[in-house]
Amino acid sequence: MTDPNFCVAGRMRLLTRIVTNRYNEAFAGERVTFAQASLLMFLFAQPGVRQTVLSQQLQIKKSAMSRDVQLMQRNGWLTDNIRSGLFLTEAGQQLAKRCHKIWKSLNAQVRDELGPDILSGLVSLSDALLKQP
Amino acid sequence: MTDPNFCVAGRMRLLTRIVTNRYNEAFAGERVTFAQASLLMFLFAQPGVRQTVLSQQLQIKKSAMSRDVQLMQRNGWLTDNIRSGLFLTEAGQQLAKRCHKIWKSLNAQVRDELGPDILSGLVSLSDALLKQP
DNA sequence: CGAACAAAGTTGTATATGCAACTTTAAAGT
DNA sequence: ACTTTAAAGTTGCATATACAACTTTGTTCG
Repeated sequence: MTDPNFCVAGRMRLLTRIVTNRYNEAFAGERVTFAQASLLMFLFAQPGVRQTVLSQQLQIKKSAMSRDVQLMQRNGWLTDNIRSGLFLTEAGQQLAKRCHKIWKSLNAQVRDELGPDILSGLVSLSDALLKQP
Repeated sequence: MTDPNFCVAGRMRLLTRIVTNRYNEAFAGERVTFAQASLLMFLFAQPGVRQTVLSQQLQIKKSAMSRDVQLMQRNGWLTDNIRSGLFLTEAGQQLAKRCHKIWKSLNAQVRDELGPDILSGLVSLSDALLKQP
């Protein structure tokens, strides 16, 4: 049994800060955060998707998603009609592709560092947490 | 081998949002967020600790910590001299105790729901990520 | 059609965080 | 003691979230 003093939320938040910072560094060259790169890649894969659907996929509240989307639009990565489905501009698509390259490489490296056991532990954790609601 | 498309950062961030929301709900009755409750409990356990030390423990940048601390002071939970060690006021201590009760119960419940296997997976993940720097 | 309701999106306000640049405080060295 | 320098803390600016309340859009029923 692990230490009953181990705080699930605190530890997850701490680890996520570490990982997010590392991914952010990787995308700094493209001047995007990981959150933005992630959205770009999701949109590239699902052109025309609605904010609500993305919100559910990422478990982000619709109000937060609305603002993320507006920021992306200000940055010129989304076409005008954001209320009827999200579409990347040409610039957005090109950036999404470059981000995907960066992601692919970094994510593989991180996966390699963690190793299959820890990775499958993370997958189990996902299942456990996503199952409940 | 798990799906190579599995994004470590994305998944951790998603899970952390879920868990943070759940802990936040639990503390809503005391009108504090989990982050605040967590700091209160850390300070209760280490009176006089410096911001830098807390920053390192929690892997939060000193600028962010500075602001969290200022907020706690505005809320009346910290004594005046925050530049030479952090001390909870009487109100802060009482609140910290109430938060600890809430935390203890919720954390135990969450640990129970996750089960020992997933929990030990989370501990392994911690070790792997905290080792690297 | 037109009103009523539901779903989607936005906005106001607040917290939690990061980076960079700055200021204050403390320590060291002569 | 005085200066120089390093560590600690703060501030300006930006992003990522959340909750609640509001607005817009779209659907359904009378």
